[in-house]
Amino acid sequence: MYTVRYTNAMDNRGTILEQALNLFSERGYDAVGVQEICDAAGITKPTLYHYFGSKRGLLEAILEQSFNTLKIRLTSAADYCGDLPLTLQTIAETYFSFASEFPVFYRLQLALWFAPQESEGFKAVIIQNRFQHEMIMNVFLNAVPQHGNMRGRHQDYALTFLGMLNTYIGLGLNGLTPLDVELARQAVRQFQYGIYS
Amino acid sequence: MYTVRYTNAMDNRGTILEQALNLFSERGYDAVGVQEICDAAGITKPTLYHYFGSKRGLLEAILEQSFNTLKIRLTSAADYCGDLPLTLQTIAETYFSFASEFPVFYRLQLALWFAPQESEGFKAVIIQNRFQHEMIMNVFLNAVPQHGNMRGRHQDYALTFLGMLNTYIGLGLNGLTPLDVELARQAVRQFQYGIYS
DNA sequence: CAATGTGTATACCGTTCGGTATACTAACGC
DNA sequence: GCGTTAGTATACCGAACGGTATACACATTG
Repeated sequence: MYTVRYTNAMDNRGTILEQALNLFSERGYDAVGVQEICDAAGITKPTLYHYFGSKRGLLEAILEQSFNTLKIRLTSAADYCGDLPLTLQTIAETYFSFASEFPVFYRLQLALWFAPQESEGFKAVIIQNRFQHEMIMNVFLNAVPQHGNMRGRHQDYALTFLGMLNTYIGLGLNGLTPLDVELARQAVRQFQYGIYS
Repeated sequence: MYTVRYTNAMDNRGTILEQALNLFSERGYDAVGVQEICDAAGITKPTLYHYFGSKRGLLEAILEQSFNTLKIRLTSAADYCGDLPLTLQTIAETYFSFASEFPVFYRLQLALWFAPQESEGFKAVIIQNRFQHEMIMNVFLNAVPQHGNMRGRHQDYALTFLGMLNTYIGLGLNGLTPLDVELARQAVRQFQYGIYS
């Protein structure tokens, strides 16, 4: 009796996170009610509010958890080693494998990223998303000495590079293309011609 | 009295469309209530339901109206003349100028396009969006005789081309870059290197 | 001048919204 | 054992949700 009870209790927080992520990703943050999440997780509202305080807090917990994984992987991938093509390739592969591994989360993240700027979802995701821009922007900034013609445009490059990766990931998540190393190579090659020409 | 009354009546439908577009674009379809739209338009709910039948019907009317403009412009822009670079350039310019002219609508359209596949918004926009893919896909299909190495990949090209345009438009709508002819030229150039290499 | 049909408002429907006050259960530290 | 604390459920809050039944105002048509 003791162990069963305890195990269930420990799982509740995780179960809520998991079910909420599924529902938000499938139908959207605003369209999913708190009660529905509770039903899916097999708990009641006070339990949810005990752990997350609010619906917004629950969304932020979901984002924080999954983005941490991405953050860790990106930090080592975006470590500029003096070879820009290699670094971009590594970053692209990191994104593709992450999106393949957590497709439900990545779908949610993409939806929130393009959501209206005044929406709850956008405001929650932009905080977690800033580090991606800064990280990629630094890659281009550090590459300026080798590629002088990029000076002053590192921000544009970071944004379009990330935008292109997300375009491919969007296609991949809809089953239109496999998010493999070969696709990463192709994407990076396409991007670089735009830069260097 | 007669004319005033009549003019107001004629305007109500348009006012509802206009205010709903603004609200949906700013805060998202699900986050905006029908009552709020009515308040903004200065009418009451029965009036709205008289014209559009449902909240979903209102959204579809908004999309239909604005997409028609895009459809007309794209039809002439995507008329393949045997010169692929030129056609792509024309399409890019058409998209950029349309997005510049109707930024509020384009923001909504982008948000709905990336919304969860089971959401009301996505289902409403995908109907209107299909023609864009087909139109651009046909451009690549018609260009196959001149560019044999593209055979069998026209669908991928259409999707990534449109994805790239939307990436740039997203940046433009946030004021990070002007959506002018020069940017269109740069985007098309970057895209083609990926194709031809 | 009646009949009609369009457009609009008042008032309301049942349901669900996000969120909470209260109390009970059970494991933990003393 | 005994208080404390975390976790959970019952039951409920006021507000807002999408949508509608009814009635009325009015220009149009016979």
